[in-house]
Amino acid sequence: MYVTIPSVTAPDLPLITLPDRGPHHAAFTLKAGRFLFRAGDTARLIYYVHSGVLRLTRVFEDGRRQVIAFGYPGDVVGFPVDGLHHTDCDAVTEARLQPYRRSALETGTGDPELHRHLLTAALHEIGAMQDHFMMLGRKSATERVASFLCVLKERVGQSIGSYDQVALPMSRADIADFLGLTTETVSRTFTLLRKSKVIALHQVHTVIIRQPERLTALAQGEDRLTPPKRARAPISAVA
Amino acid sequence: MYVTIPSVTAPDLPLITLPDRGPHHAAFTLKAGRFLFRAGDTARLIYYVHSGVLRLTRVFEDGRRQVIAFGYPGDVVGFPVDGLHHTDCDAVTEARLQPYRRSALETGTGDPELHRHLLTAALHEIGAMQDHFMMLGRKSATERVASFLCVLKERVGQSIGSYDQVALPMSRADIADFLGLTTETVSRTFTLLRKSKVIALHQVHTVIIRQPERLTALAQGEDRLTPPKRARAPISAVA
DNA sequence: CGGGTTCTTGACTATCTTCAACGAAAGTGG
DNA sequence: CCACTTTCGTTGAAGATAGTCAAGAACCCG
Repeated sequence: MYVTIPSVTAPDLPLITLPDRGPHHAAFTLKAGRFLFRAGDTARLIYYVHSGVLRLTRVFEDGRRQVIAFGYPGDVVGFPVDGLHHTDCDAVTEARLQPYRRSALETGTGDPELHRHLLTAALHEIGAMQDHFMMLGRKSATERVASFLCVLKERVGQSIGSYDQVALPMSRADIADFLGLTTETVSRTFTLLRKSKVIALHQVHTVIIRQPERLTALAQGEDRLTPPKRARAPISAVA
Repeated sequence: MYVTIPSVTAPDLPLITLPDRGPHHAAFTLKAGRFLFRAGDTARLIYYVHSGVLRLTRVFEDGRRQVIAFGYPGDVVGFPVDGLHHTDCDAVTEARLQPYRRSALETGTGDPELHRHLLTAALHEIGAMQDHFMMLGRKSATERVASFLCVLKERVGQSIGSYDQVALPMSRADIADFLGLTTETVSRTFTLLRKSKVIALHQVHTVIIRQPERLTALAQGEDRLTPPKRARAPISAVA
């Protein structure tokens, strides 16, 4: 999952449902925190996410980290580059995964329909990543966080009463590394959104969208959050 | 072309050389400034770049622009999303292009080898974009510019005497929009690199790499440019 | 309940952007 | 071919945004 420009994206990518292919490739469960693969691993399989959330990351030697993407239900992760995995991938939450042979993507032999599905997923991936560049290159902190919440609302938002609720299973640090910010900035932005009554935090990891239109506007830079004027300390020495 | 992490990238992606496929799909030339396609166009063809440089861009309503990638010789551009182009694409310099039917990528029918080549290109694209996220999300201005020059040096550097020379056919604004910076910051960074004797500007659009190792170190944040201490004005009014 | 992690908040700082001006380069038309 | 106009690149000064460092609060887990 990437953060894409709302209006431009195909409204609902038809979630691919791929058929099971025998015992060797049965769906399986990955516990939270366990790694699915690491950068440099030989890629034998690619994975369709049935449920749960994965985290794809890259790290520098100096420790700087970038969350490349979150793998949400309907996503395909593990596209190989020259036969190798290119990122680390671990589970944010317990996840149910359907593995497919890399060859199912790379050679049409066997199952043409499956091949086409995986290829379509790869092309969607490219398109979504292109949109995400906009985010990282050109959006402000507020726009990034708002965009992130918008996308999650569309994909995994739950309607409760008259509001939509969004679960954020990942840590603030994950969100920061995904959006190219720091945890502090992400936290502060949540606080701003909260104080502006655009969102509410039901729990730390559960956001309620109180003003969806406002959030969308913020995501696209059509609106701004007024920074809280810091209470003017009465240093009226001069007057 | 994306800016990838030097050491991690496959050293020399074997530049795909694709065979011609009859008169309907003969290579052709695109003049500088002319558009190859625009976002939203139906994608009938995808293109292999023989020579020249293309520019893939996306723009916001409010005018903010992101250069998604530059299309250099050996690159394939125009990967479709749901049959549509997803970016604008125009020529930075006159370019020679080999078009292929979109179906050559999307269905294996016809020419399996071509199909595999295009698929490999798409997967490389995904990998390169993943690296590029690191750039936009986590690198400083100096690191971005240095990384950009490093990549170009590897791909299109010309050895002249004892130094490598790199042509930058695109404008500073293009570079800025590619790296997620402003033209001013790009310009200032070039000046810094020049004053530090890491590079020299032969012409505005021609860079000479004077200290390749230093440039690589800068690209990875292993070294820093000392900001020029501004000449302390003798306002010794107090003293 | 206790201890460690995660999240939030504050104060301060660095970096990059913005706004503005100027110079250089390139395109245009006589 | 030269003068004129326009675009592009560089530089400066000032300001804004996000980062850093540090501390406290909230949360989680055993």
